Amino acid sequence: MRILQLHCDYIEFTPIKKEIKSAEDIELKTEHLDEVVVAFVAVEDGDNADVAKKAMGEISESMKKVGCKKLLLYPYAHLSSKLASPSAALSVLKEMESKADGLDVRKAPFGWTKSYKLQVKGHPLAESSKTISAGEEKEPTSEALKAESKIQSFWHIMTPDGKMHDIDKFNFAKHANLEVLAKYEAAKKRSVDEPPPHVKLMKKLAIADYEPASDAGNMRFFPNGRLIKSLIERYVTDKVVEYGGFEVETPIMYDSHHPSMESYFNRFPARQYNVNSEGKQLFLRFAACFGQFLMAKDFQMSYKNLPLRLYELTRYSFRREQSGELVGLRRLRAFTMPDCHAMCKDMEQAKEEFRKRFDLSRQVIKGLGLEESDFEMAIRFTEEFYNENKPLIEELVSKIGKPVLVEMWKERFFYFVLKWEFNYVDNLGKASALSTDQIDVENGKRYNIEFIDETNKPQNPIILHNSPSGAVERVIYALLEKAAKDQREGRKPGLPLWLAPTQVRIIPVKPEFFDYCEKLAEEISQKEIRVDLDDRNESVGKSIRDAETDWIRYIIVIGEKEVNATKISIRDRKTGSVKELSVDELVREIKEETKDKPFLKMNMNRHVSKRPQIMV
RNA sequence: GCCUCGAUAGCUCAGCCUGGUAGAGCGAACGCCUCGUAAGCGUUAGGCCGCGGGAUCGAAUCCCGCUCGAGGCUCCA
Repeated sequence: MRILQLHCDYIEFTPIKKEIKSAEDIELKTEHLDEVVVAFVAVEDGDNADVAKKAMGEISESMKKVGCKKLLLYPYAHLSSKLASPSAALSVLKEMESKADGLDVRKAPFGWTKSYKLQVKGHPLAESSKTISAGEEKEPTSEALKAESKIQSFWHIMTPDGKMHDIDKFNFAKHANLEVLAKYEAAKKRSVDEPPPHVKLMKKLAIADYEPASDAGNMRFFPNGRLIKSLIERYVTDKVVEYGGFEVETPIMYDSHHPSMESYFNRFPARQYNVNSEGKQLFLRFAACFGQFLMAKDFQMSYKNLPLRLYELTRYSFRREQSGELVGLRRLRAFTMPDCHAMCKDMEQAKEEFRKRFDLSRQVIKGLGLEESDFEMAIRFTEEFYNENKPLIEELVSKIGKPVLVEMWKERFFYFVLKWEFNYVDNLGKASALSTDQIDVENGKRYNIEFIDETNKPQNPIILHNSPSGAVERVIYALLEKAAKDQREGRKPGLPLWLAPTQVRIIPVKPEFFDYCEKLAEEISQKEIRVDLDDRNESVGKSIRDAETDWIRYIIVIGEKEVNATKISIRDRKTGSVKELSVDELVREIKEETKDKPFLKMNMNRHVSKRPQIMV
């Protein structure tokens, strides 16, 4: 459908003669309308009642802006070259007439040659044209997203002693990052104006890169990146299982019109990817919540089974963030999210569980190589929850041992009453959430998850939503930003040893030592250490330089001396010096530093000469 | 949609203002060197200078249009 819309001082039109047989029967008289919006409408092939409704929606919206309530629908074939049949066009026009809620609407006769004159107003909104077609509906935007900007929040700082401070009066002198977080959050400023340093590093280290053939925010991971991701995924999963989580797997797409989905959708501020298939409108999951809730609904549960912890590592969750927000690995449209829910029988149990998960998250973040000085905590709650549960909140803040950003809501808007998260503050002063946990008092009921309590009555559980690490990609982002900061401040940048794609590199002085090196590499590799061999015909200096720029922690140079002795020369990147150790001593040192961490085999050819260069 | 910036070798970029045979470094192939803790040496290959048009004897370079990318703004004629 094509519409030319004019805001007029007046219009006057007179039917002259029938243009087509099916023209409407009308009285032949001149009509005059003042202060009117005239919509010249061409109904096109394929237009239907939906299009009519959408068109009226847009017309009435723009009429509101110009403050006019009188509308004339004027059939006007000349706007299009693919017109609908006259009968179809007439019914669509009548449909439009009937959908004009709150407007004084008229329709000029259909199928007649008419003479007309009109006078168009001279303001900027007086003229506009619209093209409306079936199928391309306005994107569904969740109610939560629309309302998020309207929520009234009260911001404070809570110190470890449990005292609340006014954010304007708090002395941030010793808490620069917290200040950044506080300003960042309270101002809701999230645009990025220069690429953050980790973008260069993720390319240089052949971890990840943009994939132009995909959608923005969907990255590709090279062998190094895939290895690092796998290790982090393994580590977080092991920790959650240790804590008592059961790993499950759920679908990545869901029916938008499933009743539980529709209402949850409106409680979560996110934009979706939509997929149409055989008439179903599906969306790609933005979290693992629904999958686990729908699963738990089908469990028969007693209070004795609670807390029940379900865990999934979603590869991927999808959020269609605004394109301007996407940068490197910080904010993506497709990301890997460890997501653990605990169903609890009552608030007492929920609080107890919440404490456990707080400790779990702190342990996981530390294990991943981030110190408590690397992140700032924010805690958010409703006023009511705070008044009833001060000791819990104060306990969490005191465990962190430094001031924490507080957001308090007068009333509950989201599905949770309490939420905390650890935020990494990067080199450009941008804050991003890593670990988080929430107490959800709404979705047990929404998803009809039930357990039978001590008195044999069905109840809905309270649900905790925890990601002990945050998105895996974001963990890599934080590690790289931390490394960039080290570099900027004159320290050697590096990754934790257990995440290094190569942990040990062997460099022969001359090709005649290749055999010895091969044996040595095999021996070290047998001990579950990622070792490779620079068998290129390059100078020793060049090989060492390359190993250094690849952030390889241990470099072994093999020459005459080593072949004939038990100790080998090992360059430790951390200290920059060379030391003499036996192979066993080296192995022990590496094992000590990587203990309690998962191991995966090298994800590249052991021989450096056999590897492709990843030039990005 | 609008604004700004960009697009030249696998990568990073120079050349463009002031038109005249396409440049460097890194990387790659080949060869020499056989090397002791951050870049050894040489040779060679590799380009529709994003796409289309215009003015010019002649365009990577000037003009117009388009496409794609990054960032910003915006729902506006």
